[in-house]
Amino acid sequence: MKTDLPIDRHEPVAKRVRDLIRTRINAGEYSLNGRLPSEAQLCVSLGVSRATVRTALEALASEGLITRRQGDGTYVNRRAIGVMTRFEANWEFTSLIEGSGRKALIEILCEERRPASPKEASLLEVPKLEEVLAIRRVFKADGLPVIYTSDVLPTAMLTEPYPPEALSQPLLNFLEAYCGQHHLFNIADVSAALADREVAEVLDLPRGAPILRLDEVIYSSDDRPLLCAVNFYNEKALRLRLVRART
Amino acid sequence: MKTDLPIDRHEPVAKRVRDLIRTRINAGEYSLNGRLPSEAQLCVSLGVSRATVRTALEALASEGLITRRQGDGTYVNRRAIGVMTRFEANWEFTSLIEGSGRKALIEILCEERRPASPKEASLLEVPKLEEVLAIRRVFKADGLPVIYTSDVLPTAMLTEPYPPEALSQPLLNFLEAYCGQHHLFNIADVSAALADREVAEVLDLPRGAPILRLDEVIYSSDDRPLLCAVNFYNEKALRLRLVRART
DNA sequence: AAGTGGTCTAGACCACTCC
DNA sequence: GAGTGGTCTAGACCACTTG
Repeated sequence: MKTDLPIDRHEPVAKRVRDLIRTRINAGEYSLNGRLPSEAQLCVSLGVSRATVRTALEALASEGLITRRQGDGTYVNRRAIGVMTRFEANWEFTSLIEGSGRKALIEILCEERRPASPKEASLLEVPKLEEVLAIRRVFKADGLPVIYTSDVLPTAMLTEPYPPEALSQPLLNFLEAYCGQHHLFNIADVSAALADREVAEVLDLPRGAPILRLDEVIYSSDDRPLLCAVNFYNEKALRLRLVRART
Repeated sequence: MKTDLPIDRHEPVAKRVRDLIRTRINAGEYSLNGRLPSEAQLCVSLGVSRATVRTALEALASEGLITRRQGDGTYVNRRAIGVMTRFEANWEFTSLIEGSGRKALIEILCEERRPASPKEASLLEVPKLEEVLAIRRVFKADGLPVIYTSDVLPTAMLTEPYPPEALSQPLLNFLEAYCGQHHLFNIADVSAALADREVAEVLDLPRGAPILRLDEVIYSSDDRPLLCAVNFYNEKALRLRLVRART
């Protein structure tokens, strides 16, 4: 009945409760009957209010990791353990890959400065022919190529020079570190495409194979486009599995 | 400064507040500068507590419809109006279609009882060759075929006879009405495929065209599989556009 | 300094499921 | 009836942005 809550790191209590419960679930702590302690019990054992406990449980339920039944109790959703991938929660391909239990590696294929194409200028809301930084990369999982990405951002957004290895990290980190920009939301179009020569070669697929394509634009907190990207998933190597919990 | 809240229909106050604000946003009520009243102002004008207002605003923020900035205010995300489609919130193809401003129609292609295939039996967790009801349908938007669906559920789950027109509605309604089952969550695999003869014909596509494929299993609140389905999207006619809000 | 959203508490009542 | 999760309130303090 002691608190078990990690020491204060200026992190909201509800998040620490959420992470603690998630850790316990993944450790199989409730695997006997899949039932979690009641909210009241968690309040007492963790020393927090019920609202805080509920905030944590709501987050886990919206991830699909637990299900709650009024009048009954809260249960682990065993089908969502491990294989779970929630689109809304996955901004980083590296975490997507490592969530499937493999080692993620980013390889840079090409990095160039050039004028924006008409479509890119329109998506980024910059003047035609504005100079952009274009980066093509491939994400590997345990050495296997799984995602091909092509990212474009205006060079005017760069606030300071960056070292070459800066591009070997997720670009959201790059945006914060070298552009001073915080992302807030993005809009993504999901579609099916056929692998062209370059994509097929990089992802080690037959040319013309069907492939998942994701076109996305990332926006800052003050609603300006930061970056546009086209991504191709090699679904043979990386399943895009989503859990939808009823709202 | 009067309440404006719709009359009580046994619906949670927070949901009514959420819907009211959503209606106001869509009506362009805050389109001058895109700024919503502060939480405190909403509390007073709607006559509810701040926690209730925040529950409503949190839901809208997770839809991507509004953005909130600490120390500043709450703003409409104009990029998410109208075109928005949130995967987690879209269980019904009909609402997906009508959300794009078109008229949805369901057409039944085939309805049969037959033994389950090995894969179906495994997904539905029933004995091999168990009898299932298989339904193939096409969803049309303003008359254009946009989604091809193939649904399979064990006939043992049917609790009462159903009229033929029952299949012309979303199957989640069917599950409630004729199987007495409530769905709780589903797991979906997104992939790219090539249109085979039947799919191409039904969706009016060239054979071999790339097409989005969604394999899903729907589970009940007590964690049993209710239904498995394979769906094909004609993305030329129905864009799958998603908004991701940072959590 | 004032106002905003972010977090947390304590307490209440309700609807529902189980025994 | 006892216990569970679902909802709502009132109040407090904090971090942050803006003037």
